[in-house]
Amino acid sequence: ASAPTSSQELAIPNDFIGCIIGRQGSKINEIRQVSGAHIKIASATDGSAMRQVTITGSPTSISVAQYLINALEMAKYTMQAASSAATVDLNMGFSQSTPTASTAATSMAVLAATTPAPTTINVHSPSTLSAIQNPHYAIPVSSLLGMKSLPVLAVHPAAASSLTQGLSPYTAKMTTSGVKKSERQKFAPY
DNA sequence: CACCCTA
Repeated sequence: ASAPTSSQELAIPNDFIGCIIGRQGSKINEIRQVSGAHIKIASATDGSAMRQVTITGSPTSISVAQYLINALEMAKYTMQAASSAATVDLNMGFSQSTPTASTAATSMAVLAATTPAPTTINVHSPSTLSAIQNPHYAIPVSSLLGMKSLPVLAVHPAAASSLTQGLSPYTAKMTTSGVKKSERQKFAPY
């Protein structure tokens, strides 16, 4: 108990758990490594189409893990919304959640870009840790749900400018229709 | 579209 670890549990629908785990667990393992948190996904809950996910680690690790999971979840949610956009249109506020999703996905790339090694994300890299575990901002879980802009973006103005370039084609394509297949791969770079 | 990992 030398490390200030805590734990957080959240329920993920069965439809989303596949996206979060990824093929052969590639995505969840990536999340485990980049967040430094222990993530346990229980077997399918009988009766409720939910998988119990337990995240254990430092508060920061938990925040990062939850952020990544939320980003993937939101990406899938946006995709499903686009499928049934003919019925629900954008009145549910997806016009706001959509750019947030792209920001979240790109933030992962920012975290990855912070590491010197392009192949695998090294959690023990000092540069990565200083970026994630900066004591100046403790990421409250509540802000993750309301994700407006990630503090990381404020710390990396250069990265933010490159983000703007990457977001431009997104905004251009978000014309209520025509959002179907190729876009979702950009949402899930893992 | 599904992806099923690790304790």
